[in-house]
Amino acid sequence: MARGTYERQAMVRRSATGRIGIAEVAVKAGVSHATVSRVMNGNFTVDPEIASRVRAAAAELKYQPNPVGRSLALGKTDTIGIVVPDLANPTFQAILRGLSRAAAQDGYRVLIADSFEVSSEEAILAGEARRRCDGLVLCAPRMSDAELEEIVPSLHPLVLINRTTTAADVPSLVVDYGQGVQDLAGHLVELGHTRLAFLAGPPRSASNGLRLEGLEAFKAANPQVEVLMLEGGSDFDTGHEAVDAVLDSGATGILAFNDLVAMGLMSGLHERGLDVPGDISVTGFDDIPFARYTTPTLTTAAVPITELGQQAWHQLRALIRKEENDAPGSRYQPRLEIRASSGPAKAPRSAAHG
Amino acid sequence: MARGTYERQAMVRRSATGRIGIAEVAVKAGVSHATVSRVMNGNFTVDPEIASRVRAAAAELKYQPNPVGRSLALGKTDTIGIVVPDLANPTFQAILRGLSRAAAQDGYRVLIADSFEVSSEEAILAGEARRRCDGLVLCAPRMSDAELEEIVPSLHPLVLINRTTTAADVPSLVVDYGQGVQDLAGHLVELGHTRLAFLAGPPRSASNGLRLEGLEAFKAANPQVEVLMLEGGSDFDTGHEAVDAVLDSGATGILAFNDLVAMGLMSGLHERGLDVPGDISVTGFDDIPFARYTTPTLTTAAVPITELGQQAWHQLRALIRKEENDAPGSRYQPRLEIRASSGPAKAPRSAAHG
DNA sequence: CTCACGCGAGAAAGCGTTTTCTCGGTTCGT
DNA sequence: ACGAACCGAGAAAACGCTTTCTCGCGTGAG
Repeated sequence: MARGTYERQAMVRRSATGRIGIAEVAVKAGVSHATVSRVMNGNFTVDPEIASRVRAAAAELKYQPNPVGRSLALGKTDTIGIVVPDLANPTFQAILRGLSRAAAQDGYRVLIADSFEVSSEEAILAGEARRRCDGLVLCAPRMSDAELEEIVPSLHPLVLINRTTTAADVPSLVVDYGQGVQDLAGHLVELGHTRLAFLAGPPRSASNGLRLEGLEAFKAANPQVEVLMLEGGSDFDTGHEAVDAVLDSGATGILAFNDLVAMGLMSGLHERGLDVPGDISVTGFDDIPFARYTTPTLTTAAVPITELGQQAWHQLRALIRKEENDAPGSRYQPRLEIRASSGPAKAPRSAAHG
Repeated sequence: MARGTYERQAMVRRSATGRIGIAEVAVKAGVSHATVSRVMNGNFTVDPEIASRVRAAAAELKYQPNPVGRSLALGKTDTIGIVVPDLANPTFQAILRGLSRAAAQDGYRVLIADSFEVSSEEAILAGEARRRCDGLVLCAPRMSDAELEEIVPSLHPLVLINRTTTAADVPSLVVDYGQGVQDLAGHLVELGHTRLAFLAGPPRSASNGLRLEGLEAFKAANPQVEVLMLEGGSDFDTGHEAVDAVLDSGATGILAFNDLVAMGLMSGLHERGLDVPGDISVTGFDDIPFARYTTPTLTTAAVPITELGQQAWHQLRALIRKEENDAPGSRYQPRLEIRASSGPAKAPRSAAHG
C-alpha cells in the first residue's frame, strides 16, 4: 500500500482560471502532469498502479481536459465548419443535418456560419470558420466564380456543394438540377401540356443557372412546346405572389424553382379558386419532407440531400486524413417523384384573360 | 529611410505547421512577435511607423491569427454551443436560426450538437460542447429532472429552453404550451365541438407534459366537453398513422401535438376522402412557416420561436459578460392563429363506426 | 560482479497567442 | 546638468495540453 504519498494532498487549489486542469490532477495523484496526460490518452507505457491512481484522482476531481489546450498541442480541433446562405431554407437544413450526423459518428462537431444571403460576407465568414476548424463545407450559390476561385486555395481541406472549381483536391458535390428540370418538363409534356412556365429562383444563383441550362436543352429537344420564363425567388412568398404572373402566362404546367415556391403557388391558386391539377399542374424541386403532405401532394424531383450532407463529410474526412480519394466529388441525379399536383392538361388557356 | 533592416528577410520560412504565424510576421517586419500582437490588436502604444511596417508585413504574408492560440491565451472562444434533440424538427431549426443570427451580430459563432433523440447522450454531448465554448443553450426535452439538475452546475453559463431548474443563474425560456392548448381547445368548443381528442407528443417530453397539464385544467373548467387522449409522436408519420385512431375516437375536433402531426393527419384524412374542416377540425401547434400554406391553412398556436432563439443569446450574453440580468428567463405566450382547418362542428359522430 | 540495455516516469520543449515585466533611451522639470 | 518620470518595445511568462528527450533504476547477460 504505497498510499500516503499522494493522499496527503487533500486540498487541491484550482488553477488561475478556476477550472480543474491537468496540473491539479497531477498534484493529487502525486505524479507529473506528463503522466496524467499519458494516462488520459490511453498510453500503456505507464505502470498500472499509477494509472489507476491517476484515474481515481481525475474522477474525484471530475477532471475534463480543456479542448483548447489540446487543440493547440495537437494542431486539430475535431471540428468542421459549414457555410450556408440561409439556415431557413430546408435544403441547407437537410445538408447540415446529414453532415452533422455523419461527422458526429466520427467524433467531429460542426460549427455553422450562416451568411444570411449576404454574399459579400461569405468569403470572410468562410475564412474565419476555416481557421477554427479542421475543414470546411461551403455552400455559396451566389458567390461569383472569380471570388470562389480566389478563396478556395486558402480553405483547404474544403468540399463544395453545388459549385465547381478548377483547384485540385477540392471535391464538388453537385446536384444535376438541369436533368431534373428536364425530367419534370418531360413529365408535364407527356401529360399533354404544351405551354409551360418556369418560375425561376434567385437570379444569380448557381443552381438556378443549372436549371436554366436544362430548360434550354429541353426547348431545343422539344421545339413544339413553349417554355416561358417568370422571375421569382426561393421561398413561399415568391410562389404566392407569382399567381398573377402565372395566370397571365396562360401556361398549364408550372415548374416552380423548388418545393417552397410550389407550395406558395399552390396556396395562391387555391385562394383564387383554381384546382391543382385540374386547372393547372404544378411541380416543385427537392422533395422536402413536406412535399408528401401538401394537398394535393406535390410532384417534384427528389434530391437525396441529407445523403449529400453525409457524403460531404466522407469527402472531407478523406481530405483531413490525407487519404487517397478515388472519387473526388460526385453528381447527384434527381429522381422524378410523381404525385398528385400534376395531371392531364386542360384545353389550352388563352393568355391575358380577364 | 530606415529600411533594409527588415527588407533583407525576403524569404520567410513558414513555421512547423506550414501556416503563417505571428513569428513570420515579426521576422519580416523586423520586430518582436509581442509587437506584432500589439499592432494586430489595435494597441496604440506602438510607434506608428513600426505599426504600419507590421501591417504591411502582415498583409503581404496574408497573416491570419490562429484562433486556437488566441483562445488559449484569452480563455475564451467566441463560440457558443447549442444542444438539440433533433435537427430535423422545425422548432429546433428555428431556435438555432434565431440564436445563430443574434450571436453572429455580436461576433459569436455557434457549434451545434445534435443528440438525435438519444437522451442518454445529451449529458455527455452538453459537457463536451460546453468545454469548447463560452456558453451553452440546452434543449433537452426528454432528459429527466434529476439528470438535468445534476449536470446544470457544470454547464454554466447556460440557458435552458423549455425546461426549468432550481439552480441559480440559469435562465429558462419556456413556452406556455399549457395555455396554448387551452386556447385551441376553447376555440374548438366555441365552434360547437363537444368531443375533442388530443393527439399527444412523445411520452416523456417536457413540452408534452405541459400540454397535458393544460388539458387537465381545461377539462376541469369545461366539464361538459369530452377530451380524449390518443398516443402519438412529433412528426408527420405520427399524424398520418393516427387517422384510424382519430376516426375511431368519434371526436370532431383534433388537437394535434404540433403542426407536423397536424399536417400528417390532414393528409391522411384527405386520403380517406374526409373534409377538413367540414367533417373534422384539426389544429396544430407552433405555427411553423408551412402552416400558412397547407390546404386548408392550419389553425394553430403561434410561438415566436425564432425570437426565442434570439432571446436565448441575449440571456447567454449577459451571463458571459457577467452583467446584471434583470429578467433571468421569460415565458412565451402562444398566440391563437385561426385559419381554415377549424370550423363549425357537424352533428356528433358515433364512435366505432365501420 | 559489472556493464549494457530497457523500461517507466519526470523534465522540458513546443503549439500560437496575449500580456506582464523589464529595461534602455528620451524628455521634462528643476 | 542631473535625476526622475515616461514611453516604447523586447524578453519572458502564461494559457493547458502533448510529446520528445533524458535520466535513473532494475534486470539479465557475460
